[in-house]
Amino acid sequence: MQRYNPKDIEPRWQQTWKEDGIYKAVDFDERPKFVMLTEFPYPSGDGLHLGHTREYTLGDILARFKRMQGMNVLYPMGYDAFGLPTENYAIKHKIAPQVATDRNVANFQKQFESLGYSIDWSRSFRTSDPEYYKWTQWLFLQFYKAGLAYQDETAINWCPHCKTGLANEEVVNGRHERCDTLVEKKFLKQWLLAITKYADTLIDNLQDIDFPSRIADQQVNWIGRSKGAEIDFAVDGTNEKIRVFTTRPDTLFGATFLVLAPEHPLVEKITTAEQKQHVNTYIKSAQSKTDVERQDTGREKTGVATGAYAINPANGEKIPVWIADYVLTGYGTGGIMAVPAHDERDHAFAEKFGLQIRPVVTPVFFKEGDDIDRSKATDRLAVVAVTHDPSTNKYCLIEWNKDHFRAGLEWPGGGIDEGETVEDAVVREFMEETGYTDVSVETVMPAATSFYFMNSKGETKRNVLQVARLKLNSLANNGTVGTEAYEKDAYKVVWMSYEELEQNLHNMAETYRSLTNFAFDDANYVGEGVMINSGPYDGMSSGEVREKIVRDLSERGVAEEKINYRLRDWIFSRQHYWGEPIPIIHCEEHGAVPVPEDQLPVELPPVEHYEPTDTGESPLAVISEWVDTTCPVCGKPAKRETDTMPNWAGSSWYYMRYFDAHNETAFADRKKLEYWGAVDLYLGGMEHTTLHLLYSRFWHQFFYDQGLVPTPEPYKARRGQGIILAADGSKMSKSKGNVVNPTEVIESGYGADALRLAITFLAPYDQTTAWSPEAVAGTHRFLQRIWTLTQEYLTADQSSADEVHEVRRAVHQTIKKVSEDITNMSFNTAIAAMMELVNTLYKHKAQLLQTEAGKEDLTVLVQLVAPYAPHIAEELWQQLGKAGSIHTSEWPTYDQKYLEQDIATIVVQVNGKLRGDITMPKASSEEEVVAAAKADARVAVHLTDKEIRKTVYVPGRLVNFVV
RNA sequence: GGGCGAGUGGCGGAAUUGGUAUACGCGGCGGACUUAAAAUCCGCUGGUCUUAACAACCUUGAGGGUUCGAGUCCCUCCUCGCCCACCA
Repeated sequence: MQRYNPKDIEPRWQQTWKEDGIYKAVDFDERPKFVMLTEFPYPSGDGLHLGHTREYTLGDILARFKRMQGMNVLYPMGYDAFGLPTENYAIKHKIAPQVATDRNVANFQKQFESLGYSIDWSRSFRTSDPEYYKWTQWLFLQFYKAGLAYQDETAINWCPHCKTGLANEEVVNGRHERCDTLVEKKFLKQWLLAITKYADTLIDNLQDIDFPSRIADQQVNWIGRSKGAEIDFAVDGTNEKIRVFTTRPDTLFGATFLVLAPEHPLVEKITTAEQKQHVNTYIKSAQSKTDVERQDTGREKTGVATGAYAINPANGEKIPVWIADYVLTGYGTGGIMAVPAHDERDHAFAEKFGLQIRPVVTPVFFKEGDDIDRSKATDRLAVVAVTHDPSTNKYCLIEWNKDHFRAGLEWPGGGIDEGETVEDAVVREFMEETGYTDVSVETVMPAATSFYFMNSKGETKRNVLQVARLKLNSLANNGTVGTEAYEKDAYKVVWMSYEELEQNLHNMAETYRSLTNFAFDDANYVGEGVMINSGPYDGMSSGEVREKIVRDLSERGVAEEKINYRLRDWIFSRQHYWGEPIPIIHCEEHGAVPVPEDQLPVELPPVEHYEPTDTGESPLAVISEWVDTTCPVCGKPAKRETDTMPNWAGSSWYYMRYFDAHNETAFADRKKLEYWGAVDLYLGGMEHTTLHLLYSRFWHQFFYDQGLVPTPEPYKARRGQGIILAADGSKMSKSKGNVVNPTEVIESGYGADALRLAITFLAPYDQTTAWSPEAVAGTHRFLQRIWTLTQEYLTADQSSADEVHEVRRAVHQTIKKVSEDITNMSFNTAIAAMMELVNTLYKHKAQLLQTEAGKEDLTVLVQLVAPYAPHIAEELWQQLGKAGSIHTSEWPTYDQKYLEQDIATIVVQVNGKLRGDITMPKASSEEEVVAAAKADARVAVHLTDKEIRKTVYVPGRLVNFVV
């Protein structure tokens, strides 16, 4: 018998598939189309790694599955070939990046083929092909013509190691994400793309596309849309105005000072003579700091007063103007109104510099689900005592008896009597309820509306609680525990440490829980609530005031509504060789002039040296024969733009090129764009969520507005695969030497099919998981079992025409399970189901080998395996005498009649505990089942001498006796 | 600090969405085949628990709750991972 040998099978079929072109996608075909897109690789010198293998295998499984389901599948692949690593490699080894790329792509290509992917290679390209980047340049010019690509001299992120400017998205924790070098600030004239113009669409469109909430949330957070207002503060004694942005205009009465960024243009004008020197020193030190230093959240606040004062437009108050580096120049107006009572950063700043803190919002704890009509409520003023005993570090609470209607833990407290102060009331109530007489009030916290209730007279009341923190001075106690009748012997006084209190929070009514959290929260209150200290707005809700105060101020012309974004425009210039030249010519007379379309592409000239410069000038700048050109408008001498585009440019539209990869007159034919439409499923890495995925959506949305593409979004659905870690759970990296090379796994004898299965079986596709070398041995064994079984079948004599019933049923169950699982992308459980089927086949092997029907069972099994292990499936398909390729065969369907069983196993429980199971015909009535359940010996033991109180019957599933 | 997610055997992970917890695989143990090993095939494998069987009890990060019944729902808490982080 021939043994399973992937080394023999796999290359043979790869060759045949290539020759037969069975994976070619057909333009305008009548079958429904399906575009299965995976992120194309960067062709590095390291070749494909396991992460790639996971991504492309998952894509291939889906592509093959859809194809067998009768769809016109496009599963394309290309190379994202421009970028720094290739340039660095070229510099180091003194070879042209074009040559290095050729070499790397050839290596990738070999690896791709060895994995047996059903890719339509006729549509492949590299982003560094002039025929491709001609259209990247053309698309850039569309941005330029629409005013969305512009130049600006601005402080940019500069990587001193890579010697290039970076986008915000490429800076992680103040370091360049690729080389981990600390990023510096540098002022350079830059090209930018106005992605902020699409901030709203980028958020709003997320509703119409199928992105996992994790990815959608991340994009929304990254864009960071916040609604607020800009408010003008007049500078006292001048005509200047300071405009600030705030999301909390409702707290305006609590704004006790202003803070400007050190770079704010008004700083110089308003600083008083006395403060000038301090201010200048501070500005200098702020500028010398790196972003990391400046943005360290744990750092203590620094700043200096300008000596100037501004007028709070709400109350006319004169408040000081400070500068501090915690205010950023790039966001909002570069100045803020500080509300130390309701903002953590402002609070820290005010504490440090002794500035006024004025609370204006007090929290409200509603008891949800209350059906009391709140409009009729009158206030009952009350106090709550949070009392601390410093000698034991415990807090005093009262615990109501379990049978009392107020059962549970509460803080002592009660109503404020007429004419009584809060302080007097809280001390009195505490004494009356606990007997302790020697306490003093430490602080009274802002009023808190706690809950609504109906009192004994039937009146609706709103309990307005004020929390006071008390200190116990001594254990002096007069023995009083409660003064009212319903309190007598109904509760006891308990002392708890904070830890014990936390453990017992669940014993508190919800409003008391909220109140407790509030009382112990040292941070200032940043939530919603009711206004105090706010003149005409007192008593209104903060949400209401937020809108009203802006309306009121805008009538006076000193405020307007405003939306701000965390997202900044995309810095699009790179001072490097290996990228798309920005197709612009600079003319002294006509400024920046687009290169005429018929002169595209602007090709990269061959150069001797690729080294970037320290000056921020591209290495292209020294190639005078390339740089010197003529102005397309006037024909006078002019110079080419020497910056190139970032790595993200080519990948921002590549998916469309697959629809029409070789078009010379357009980036893609309109009809083909319409036929293939949006990508049906886009699979890729989570790390691209705020980079590539956001950039390409932005490009596509712009093209849609320009009428260049037929859909508003590029991708109908996105899924992200998880990372594969080394076997010990650490990240795979070259420096650690723990990188697993897929080619080595294949060539070690396991083959591509076993590798594909192993990587898919390991864990759910979107989960980060550690690689396990033993997993391939397991899946190889599984394939071997299928192989051996088929060989045994083919050499046995089939004397019986009957089917083996258990086998047939298992086959159809597995068709159902595998089809559903692939659709739900639950690939690992689909494989488990196929393994179970193989186990079942082995169990019935003796019979199976003798039946004619066994051939069909095996054929179906092989078809189910085909998307995962295409080579062995194709080989066995042929051996079983089937015509054509298995990969263009029709996906099997299940027959319900095989799934329905006329007997069912019913679980019997007594008091919810499993006591036995019975097998009953499906048609049995409830009475029959219950009777049989009672009769079961194991169950009966637990029913003797017991009274059956209740019987729960779930048809076809279980019986539960409650005794 | 904020957002999102997760915690189940020795390990990777299942569990029809409230109904037999631990499917499937790895690893381990035992057996068959073999001169022997590998490979293959068959069986066992959550804990108390140990030669075996039976039985009982316990078990899905911890504690509480709802329910006839909770890995799944609710409350409180712990731990870990990812992303963002002085964005007003």
